[in-house]
Amino acid sequence: MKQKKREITIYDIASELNVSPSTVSRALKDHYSIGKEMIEAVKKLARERGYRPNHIAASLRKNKTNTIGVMISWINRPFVSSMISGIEEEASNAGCNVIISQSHDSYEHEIANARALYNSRIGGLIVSLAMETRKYNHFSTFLDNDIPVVFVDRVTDDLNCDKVVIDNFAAGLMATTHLIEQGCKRIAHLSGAQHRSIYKQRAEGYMEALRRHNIEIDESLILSGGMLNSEEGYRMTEHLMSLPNPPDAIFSANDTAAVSAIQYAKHNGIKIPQKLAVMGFNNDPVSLIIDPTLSTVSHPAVDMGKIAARQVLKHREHKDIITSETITLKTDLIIRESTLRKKR
Amino acid sequence: MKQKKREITIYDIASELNVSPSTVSRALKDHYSIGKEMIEAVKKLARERGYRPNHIAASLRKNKTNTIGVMISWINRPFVSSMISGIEEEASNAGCNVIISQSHDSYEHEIANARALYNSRIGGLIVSLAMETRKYNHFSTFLDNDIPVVFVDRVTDDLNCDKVVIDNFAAGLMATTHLIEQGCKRIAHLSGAQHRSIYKQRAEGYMEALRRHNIEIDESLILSGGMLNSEEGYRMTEHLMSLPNPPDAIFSANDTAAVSAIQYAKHNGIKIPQKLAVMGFNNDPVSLIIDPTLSTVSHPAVDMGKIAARQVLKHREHKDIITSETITLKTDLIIRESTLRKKR
DNA sequence: TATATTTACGCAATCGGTTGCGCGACAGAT
DNA sequence: ATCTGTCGCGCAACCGATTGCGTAAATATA
Repeated sequence: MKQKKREITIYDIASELNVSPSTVSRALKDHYSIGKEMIEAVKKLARERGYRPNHIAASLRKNKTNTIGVMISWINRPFVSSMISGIEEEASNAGCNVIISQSHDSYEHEIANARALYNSRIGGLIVSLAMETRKYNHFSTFLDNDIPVVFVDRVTDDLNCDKVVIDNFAAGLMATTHLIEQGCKRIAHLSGAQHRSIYKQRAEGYMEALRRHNIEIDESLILSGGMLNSEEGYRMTEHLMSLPNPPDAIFSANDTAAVSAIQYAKHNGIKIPQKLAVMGFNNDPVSLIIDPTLSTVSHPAVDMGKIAARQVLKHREHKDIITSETITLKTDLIIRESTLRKKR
Repeated sequence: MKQKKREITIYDIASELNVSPSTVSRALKDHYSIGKEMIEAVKKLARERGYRPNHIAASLRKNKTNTIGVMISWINRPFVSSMISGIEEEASNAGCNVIISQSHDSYEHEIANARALYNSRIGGLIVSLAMETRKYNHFSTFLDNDIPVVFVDRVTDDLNCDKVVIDNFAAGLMATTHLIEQGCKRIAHLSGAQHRSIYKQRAEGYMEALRRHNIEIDESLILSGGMLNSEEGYRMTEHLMSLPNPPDAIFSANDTAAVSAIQYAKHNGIKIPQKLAVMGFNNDPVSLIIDPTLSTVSHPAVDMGKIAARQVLKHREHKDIITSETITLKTDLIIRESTLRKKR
């Protein structure tokens, strides 16, 4: 039952209506210089004949596709996949495609991916930076060619682009303050690469909370620089708890490491939260599954994705806009068993 | 520092070498009718000038892109995002893009997405069916137009396409047999929509295991038909444990529901695995986090994605191949605390 | 009525590769 | 010396939509 019916084009419509292809092209996008009834006639016939616009042809002519590129570290991380889910939903509603590319947190990969995406003539780019990345020249190609770039979550100030973020400083402050209010005196902090601003800011929020409560900042309790994965989380916790004067709380910059901290504690008979309170970040699904349930900071992943997509689409509409805005979303402190020492 | 240098094209190369564009085009892809030294000269100059092939132009001419579409239920599910990770990696190595589209397990969405992807002129399609889907006409458009379609995991036999699967029957048999060997006598089964073959086959494997051990199949212990999400898992477990003669084991067709089963048990003081053994499916990250750790069947998600991508790419190479193969990957039974009643 | 505007549409070039067909040149066969 | 074949490459027509510029007709203005 193969029926390779040739696709119908604006030329077919044009000749059937005895007008020129240009008129059809314009009519289909409600161009101001086309008459009302002509527009109707064209659209009607297009509908009847089952016309499907050929985006490729348009892309070639305009030298720009209606595809949005998304560069992330790993797609199979709860925060990332949720964010992409939001991007996809929003882009899909606007008739745009989404193409994914993983940096695996490697700077080299990120550069290679940027080149590949540029070669694919994407019409916009959403980026959450690789952990390693410190230089950002690989994005200037896009900016120089008026391809909107929007950073999400793992952003940089070195580029003049839109950003969609949360207030990491405030979140770190809030989380740490909560630990202090629960009576913790020696609070450790697990963080990521400090050139990645989200981690630096969370760490600064953490320090600010200590300062406000006149708690001395002990550098030996701040472990940072790695990938903050489960192995590292476990080892860092092991190290901390082997200290002569171990901490009574750990604030981890992500849930993955926080979960490892809890597991280390359980393996070693350390009571949570009495002996060690643990606070995470991201509100990953595991935070609700682990026992004790993990207190954490909720990260509006899906919304961040949606908003980032909207920003890209907005720039595509009005190419004249040069202003680059930073949109900051709200986070929530989610208090669960792993930090709840006092009765409320 | 805006430097919108015009992209260099095969025409630029052609005129610089005083040959025709067709020669350049052919030389760049090692066409047999082009001389050895011409090919070298063209490639050399292309490299020097920084030539980047314009895929859009090629796509327009060939009416087919080098983009692979991926239709899945939800991207933010561990199995799915891992699979996509595999697809992306493999496609990226072959210079192909990957575009994602989520059905949210809805039949309507799946149809709409299929249309959208077709309109995007994708060069190949990888599908993991929505839970709801029972009819498959929306894929015939691709097949009729020689666009390779490969199904992964949630497949159908109604279409003559490549499939990448695991042996769900064997896995169900293996998992249930393990429960029986652990001394379980009344084993319940949580399953999904029975028109989705993966669930049906797991259920059949479950039943076969019972038969082989002369255990009567009790229909009231087989709950199926839903989405198998956490709420359902919790409710189903509640229902089962309220039965006059409750089960002493639950084999869930996914980890999500299995985790809910464990949580219900914990909330209600039901000892795991002594009073209730729980077996999951997928080896999601949570299975290792929950306490007790969840026994499960590992699903080679990343590999399934990679292989599916390779199949699509293979069909793109040799369009003459019509054979449709089914590739079955290995699963492993992962025994953890939630089912380990006997000392080994 | 003549001129200025506006309205509504057509012309034709363009985006960058791809590919069927053809043709000249040169080598080997007869 | 003629014929046949192969090799290496060019011609030109696509693929389908976009868009700057031009223009005829309709309407408004002087």
